[in-house]
Amino acid sequence: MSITIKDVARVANVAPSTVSRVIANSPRISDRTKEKVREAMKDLGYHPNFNARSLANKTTKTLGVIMPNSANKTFQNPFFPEVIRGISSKAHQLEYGLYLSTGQTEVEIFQEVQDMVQGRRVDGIILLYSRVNDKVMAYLNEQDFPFTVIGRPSDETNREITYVNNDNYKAAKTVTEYLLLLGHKRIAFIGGNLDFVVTVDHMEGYKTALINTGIEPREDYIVFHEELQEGGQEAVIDLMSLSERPTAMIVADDIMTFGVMRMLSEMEISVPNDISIISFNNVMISELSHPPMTTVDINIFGLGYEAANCLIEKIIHPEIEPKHVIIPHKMIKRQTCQRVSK
Amino acid sequence: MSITIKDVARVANVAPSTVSRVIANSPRISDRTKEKVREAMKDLGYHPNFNARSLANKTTKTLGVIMPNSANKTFQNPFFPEVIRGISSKAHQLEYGLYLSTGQTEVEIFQEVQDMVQGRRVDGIILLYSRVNDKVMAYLNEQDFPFTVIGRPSDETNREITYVNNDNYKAAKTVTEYLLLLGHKRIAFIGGNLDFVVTVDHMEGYKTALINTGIEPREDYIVFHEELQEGGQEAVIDLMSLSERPTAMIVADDIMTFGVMRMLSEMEISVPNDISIISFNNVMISELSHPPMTTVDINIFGLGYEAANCLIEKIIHPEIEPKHVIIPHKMIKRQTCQRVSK
DNA sequence: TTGAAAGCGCTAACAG
DNA sequence: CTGTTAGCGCTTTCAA
Repeated sequence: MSITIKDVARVANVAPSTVSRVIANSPRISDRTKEKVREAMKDLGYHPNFNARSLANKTTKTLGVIMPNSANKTFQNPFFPEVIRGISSKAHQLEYGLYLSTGQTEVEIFQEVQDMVQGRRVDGIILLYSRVNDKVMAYLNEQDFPFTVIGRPSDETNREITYVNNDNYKAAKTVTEYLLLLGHKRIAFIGGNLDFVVTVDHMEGYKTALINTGIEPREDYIVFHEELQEGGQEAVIDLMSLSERPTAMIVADDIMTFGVMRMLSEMEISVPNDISIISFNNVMISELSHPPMTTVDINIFGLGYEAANCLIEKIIHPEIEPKHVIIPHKMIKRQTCQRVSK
Repeated sequence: MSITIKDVARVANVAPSTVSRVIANSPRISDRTKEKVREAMKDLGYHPNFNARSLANKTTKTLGVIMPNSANKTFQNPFFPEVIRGISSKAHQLEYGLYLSTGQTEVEIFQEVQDMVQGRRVDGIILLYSRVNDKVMAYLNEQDFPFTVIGRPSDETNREITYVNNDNYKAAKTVTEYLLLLGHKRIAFIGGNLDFVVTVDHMEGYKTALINTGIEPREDYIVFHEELQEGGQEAVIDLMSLSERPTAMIVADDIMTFGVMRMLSEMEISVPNDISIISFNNVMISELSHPPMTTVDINIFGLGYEAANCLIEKIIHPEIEPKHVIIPHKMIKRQTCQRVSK
């Protein structure tokens, strides 16, 4: 079989425990011995057995990453590679590995999380989504297992949970105000799945901005859709069938905006001449739409990076207070918004 | 600490080994005992410790997934979530977990792979890319460690390696022929990074189709670019600066096509009236471009699914012959190609 | 500064 | 059909 610590010990003429100490770079080992052992390790091409290590010191140096149910197309959103890139970046720095959930349904995912936690397969968990009343989150919380969520817990009272989020309420509010300042009065809102906290936050921000300006939010201007591209297209049909068409739309997600714009183009409604659009995320391709879209950059990479950072901190110092990190967003003006014509 | 197999054994009044056998659902245990043990497990909320298990039976039930260097933006390509979805799907079925590489550079990744392999962190590895003369692939091969690659090894002599691929040569050839049949004579080729085998295959197919029709491939019609969106844009500048502009382009990747079309639109060159475009992959958003793009569906999900399938097969039966699976592709005609006007 | 020995939680002969 | 025992490869007291 492969080379073990004993082989190294034999070659270096020391005890296995000494080798172990050299691996951990213990200060209580003489430099001469360290040299000798390291040479033996190199000569033999030794790599520590990961499972033995984890078993002995009860730590895996790996982070569990839980995706939302990958069954539907939401998953193809470039959002995911980008958060993962952020997470990877920090994890790699601190020498943590990444273990991915594979479940397709909520039940499967819950089962997986349980196994990860109880089976000590990971040291901590990052939730890539925040759903209203999420079972997984509740479970992790009650188990007192280190975890962070990207987004935020739905019930605000729960300050115990560490999360990394954008100020989605504020972002949506600003965006609405911007449209208002451009003279738009009939602004529609196309949200994602209402089970996700981000959707709720967006909507609140949108409504508040309207109300502050004395405009009563109209229910028929507010639609939600699960599916990214089909959703965007359906939303457009609904909205454009209204007798009083909106002159501007706020869309939950850039990818959805692609769907929206596609449908608008089929209806020969011109953006931004006939209707203005602004959305969220600023994924890579957002600037490649036709016309390039105005959107809110939420720093996806940063969300992932900070989530990993907070989680590892929590793993190392379980006693520290839960943190709530807000990643700044930034409006990126491109060419889908215009002063209302009339 | 947590509940161990011993606790279960005590409660169920059996030996730990019996519990172990129940977990493995050994046929040599009486149904009555199984019931008893399972009840005890449920009562105690027992979950097997993953590392102990792996250590004892030398198998981790996890697959390593190696991404190309995630440093650059290539990574935001929706291709990745989609292959991973495919891999996940099969892996989850067969109760395998996924362990992700986090390295940003080739050196880091190579280091990681070594650790995974020698540290017995995973049972097998899936390479998400196939680079010409790849060190990782060579290493895995010489270590005789189970792995599959998505794409194919660059040197065709090496039939030892299991891979899952599309017939990229054929696809590119067909696509070129299609353009030829539409009357195009000046067809450009915008490829990806020439280090990737897929790029070479595409180019060969393209050239062959031209030559078969008696058209000599022109070097100035063939360009390569690393970066997805910038690359697409630069390519267009180069090509459109030529005195004899091409009337059609074959683009390596849908996302790149977004960049291409963006630039074309800025130059007020109309697709497909002035120029036809056809590309590869058919990611989710491909149908949302303006106009919707004609592209080759390569069944990304299928690539991932089959790769996981082959890998697990190889893990379970190391002696079986290496396999070479070709996932069928399919041209999806949308609105970026048109009979040449004149 | 180093070695001996026990143990992490599980599996796998080998007995019976 | 089930129990006993000896590891898997590492870390970590405890002694020296």
